Amino acid sequence: MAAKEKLLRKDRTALIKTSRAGRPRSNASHAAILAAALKLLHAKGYRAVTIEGIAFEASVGKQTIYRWWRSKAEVILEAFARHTADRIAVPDSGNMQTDLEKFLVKAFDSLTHEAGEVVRGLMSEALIDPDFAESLRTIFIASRRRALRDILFKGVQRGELGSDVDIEFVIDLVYGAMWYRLLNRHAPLNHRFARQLSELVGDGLALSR
Amino acid sequence: MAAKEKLLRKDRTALIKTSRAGRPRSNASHAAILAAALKLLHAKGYRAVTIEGIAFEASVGKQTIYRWWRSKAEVILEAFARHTADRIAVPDSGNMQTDLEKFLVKAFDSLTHEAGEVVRGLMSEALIDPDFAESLRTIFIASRRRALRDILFKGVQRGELGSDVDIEFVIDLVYGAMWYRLLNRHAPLNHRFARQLSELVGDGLALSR
Amino acid sequence: MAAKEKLLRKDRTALIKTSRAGRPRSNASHAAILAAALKLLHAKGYRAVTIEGIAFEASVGKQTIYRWWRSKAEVILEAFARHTADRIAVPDSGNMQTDLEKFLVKAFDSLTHEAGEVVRGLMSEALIDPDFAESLRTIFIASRRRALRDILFKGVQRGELGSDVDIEFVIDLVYGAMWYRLLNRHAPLNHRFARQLSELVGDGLALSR
Amino acid sequence: MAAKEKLLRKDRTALIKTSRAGRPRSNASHAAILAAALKLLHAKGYRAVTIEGIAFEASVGKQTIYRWWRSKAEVILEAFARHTADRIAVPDSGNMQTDLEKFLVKAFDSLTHEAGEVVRGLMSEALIDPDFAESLRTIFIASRRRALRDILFKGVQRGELGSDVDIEFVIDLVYGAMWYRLLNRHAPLNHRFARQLSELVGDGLALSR
DNA sequence: GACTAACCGAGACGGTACGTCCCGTCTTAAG
DNA sequence: CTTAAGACGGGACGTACCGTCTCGGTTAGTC
Repeated sequence: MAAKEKLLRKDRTALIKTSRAGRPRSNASHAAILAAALKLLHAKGYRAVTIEGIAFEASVGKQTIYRWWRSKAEVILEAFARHTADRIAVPDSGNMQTDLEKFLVKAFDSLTHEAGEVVRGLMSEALIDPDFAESLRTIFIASRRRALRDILFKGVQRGELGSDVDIEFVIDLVYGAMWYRLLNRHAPLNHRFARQLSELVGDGLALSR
Repeated sequence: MAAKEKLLRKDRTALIKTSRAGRPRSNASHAAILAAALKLLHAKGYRAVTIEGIAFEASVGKQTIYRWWRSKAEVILEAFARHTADRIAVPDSGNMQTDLEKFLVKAFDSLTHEAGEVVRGLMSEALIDPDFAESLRTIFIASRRRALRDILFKGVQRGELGSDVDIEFVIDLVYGAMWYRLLNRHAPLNHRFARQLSELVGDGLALSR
Repeated sequence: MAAKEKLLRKDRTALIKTSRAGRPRSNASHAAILAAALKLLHAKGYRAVTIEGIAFEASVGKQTIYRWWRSKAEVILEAFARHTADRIAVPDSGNMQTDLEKFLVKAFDSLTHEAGEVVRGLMSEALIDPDFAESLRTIFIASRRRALRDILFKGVQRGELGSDVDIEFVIDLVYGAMWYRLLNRHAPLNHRFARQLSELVGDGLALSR
Repeated sequence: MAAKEKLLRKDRTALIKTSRAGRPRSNASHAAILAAALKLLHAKGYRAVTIEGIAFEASVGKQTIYRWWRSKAEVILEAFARHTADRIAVPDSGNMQTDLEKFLVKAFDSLTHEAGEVVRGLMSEALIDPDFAESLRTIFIASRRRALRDILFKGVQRGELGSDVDIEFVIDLVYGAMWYRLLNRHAPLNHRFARQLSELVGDGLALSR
C-alpha cells in the first residue's frame, strides 16, 4: 500500500495496535452512515450521492465520515459489499460448465437488475482515484476472481479443463467480457452470453494447446 | 440519440443545413481549445482538467466551449480522437493470427505508455454520464471494434476462422480482456497477453461449435 | 495600504482603471447583500450573522460576497455606514460647548439605543483583524473624528478654545471616554456624561496652557 | 453575576464549601494549561489560539479545560493576569502629576511592547461575549481603575486636585484616551501622550469648576 | 455601406459540494 | 471524581467549478 501522510483512524489504530484511549468508535453512527449511503444510492443514483447528503441523512457530522473513509466511493463500496457479501455463492453441481453458467447467469442477473449502476459508479471512481482503485481491487474484484477461480480449479481437478490452462487468463477472458458489456452497454448481459462464455471455457479451452 | 431540449450549435446548424448570417465559428479558438485540453491532460492528468482551466489556458470564453461541446469529456474525446486518428491501422499480412497479434501489441503499447490514463478518464466519465457514454461508444469504441472486425472477417474469408463463429462475441472476448486489465491494472497489457489472445482466437476458436 | 496577494475585484478594477470586459457587477445583488446583512443584524445580533446566512438571505452565492468583501465585518460595516451616513450631522448654534453637548447627546443616544451592539461587534473584529481595522479606521472612525474636529475648529475660530490647544488630543479625550464606556459598559452614556465632557472642553481647556 | 444553568467546578466547590471525595484537581494540568496558553499566544497570536490547541500543547484533555474555564478568553485572561500581576505598581513620589505620568508611561510601554496584542484580543472577546466581558471588567479593568484611583485620591488629599472633582470621570478620561489609542492604533501611546494626560489632570482640572 | 445576427473574450452570477477547523459534549479506561 | 484521549453532532469557513448570464466588441452575410 502506498504511504499516506494522513492516515484514516482505522489505519492508525491498526498500526498502533492497542489504542484504547478516547471514546470508541460509534457502531450506531457507522451503521447509520452505511444505511444512509444505500438509501440514497437507491433513491437518487450513484452520481447524486454526496458525502454531505449521507451525513445529513444519517444525522452525523461530515467529519465522522471523513474520519473513517477516504471518499464517498469508499463508503458506498463498504455499504455495497456488506449488502452483497453472501451473494457470491459458488455452485457445485459436479460439472464445471454447468457451474460456470449458473454462476454467470446469477451474476449477470444481479448486474442487470440492481447492482449495475452502483458497480459502474464505483468503477468510474476507481478510474480517476488510484487509492480507491486499490480498495476496489482488494475488496470487490479480488473476491469475485476467487469465486471464479474456485469453479475453474475444480474443473481442472476433475479433468474437465486441461491442467496446462492458464487459469488467470481464463478469468480475465470471462470477467473481461462481462465488464466490457457492463460498462459499454453495447450488448446485454443475458443467458445466451453466459452460455457462450461457459461453452468457450468448457469446450473450446478443454482442447487448447 | 436522446432528445435534447437544448441542442449544441453544431447540431442546430447541421439541421438547418445552410448556415445563416452572423460571425462564423472561430477555427483558431476551436484549435486552441483542443490544444489546451491536450496540454492540461498531459500536465496535470485527466482528473485535474476542468472547463474553466481549458478556457483560461486557451484564452477563450467558457461559453465558447459550452457552445460546441457538452462537457469536458467531449472536448477531451475530440482532442484525443484527432490526436490518434491515424493510429488504428489494420495490419494485413495474409495471416489472421499474425495480424491480430500485431494489432493488439500496438494497441497495448499505446495504452501502456501514453493513452491509458486518458482512456481511463474518458471511460470514468462515460460511466456516470449516459450522453457522453453514447459519444464514447460512437466515436471511440465503435471504430476500434470495426478494426478488429476487419481482421476477423478476413480470417473467416480465408478459412482461418469458422464461418459459424460469432464474430461480435469474439470481439467482446478480446476487447473485454484488454479493457479489464486496462481498468483494473491487476496484470500488464504485454506481448504475452497479446499472444495468448491471438492464439485463443486463431487456434481455440477455429474448431469451436 | 498593505500589499495583498489576493485583491478583491473592486481593488483590481480600480487599479486597471478601465476594466470593461465581462459581465458587470450586479447592483441588485450588491443591494440585496447589504439589506440582508442589516436584516440579520437586527434579527439575531452581530455575533450570529454569518457570511453563509447573508448569502442565503440575499439569495446570492457565497462567492459573490467574497468577490467584493473581505469578511462579514466589511459587509456589515458598509451596510451600517450607508444606513447611518446622513446621521452625523454637525450642529452649528454659534456656541461650541452647546454644539458639542448636542452632538454627544445624539451620538450617545444612538449608541445606547440602536447602534451600540453593532459598533461593539465591528470593533471586536477590528481588534483581531488588521485589515479590517484599517477599514474601520478609514470609513468609520475617521469620519466621526472629522465631525468632532469641525466643532472644535469652529470653537477655536470664535475664540472659545485656545488656539494653542491640541485638537487631536481633545478628540482622543472625548471619543476615548465615549468608547471606553461603550466597550466596558461600566457606566452609561447619558446626558450627564455628555455635559461633563462638553464642560471639560469648554471650560477646563479654554484656560489650559 | 448572571445566573448560570451550568456552573463551573470552581464555582460549585466554592458553593459547597468543603471539597468532596474523588481525585483532586491536578495542579500540574492547571499550570500546563496556562503555560501552553501563554506559549501559543506568543507563538501565533491571540486569534490563532484555540481550546483544542491549548489542550494539545498542554497534553491535557479538552474537558479538563472546560471544567475549569468558560472559554479560551478566560484561560488567557488568567494566564495573562498571573503573568502581569505584580506589574501594576503605584508610584508614590509625593506629587500626583509626577506619579500619574510615571504610571502612564509604564502602562503605555507595556501595552506598546508586549501586552498590546493580548489586551486587544481579550477586549475583542469581551465585546461579543457578555459573560467574559464581566470577567474582564472584574479581573482586569477594575484593578487598573483602582490603581489610578489611588493616585488621584492621594492628589485630592494633598490638595493637588479639587475635592469636588469627579474622580470616576477623570479615570474614564484617562483610561478612555489610552484605550482609544490602543484599540484604534491611529496614534502612539508614547511619553508625550502620557505627559499631556498628566498635565490635563494636574493643571486643567485642578482649577476647574 | 448599414444592418443584423451569431460569434467571441471576459468575467460576474446563483448554486452545490467540497474538505477543514473548531466548537462544546460525550464516552471510554486508567488513576 | 478527575484525567488524557479522542470520537461525536454540528456550524461555518473559504474554495473550486459548475453551467448560465450579460457586457462590449468583432466578423461575416444580407439588404
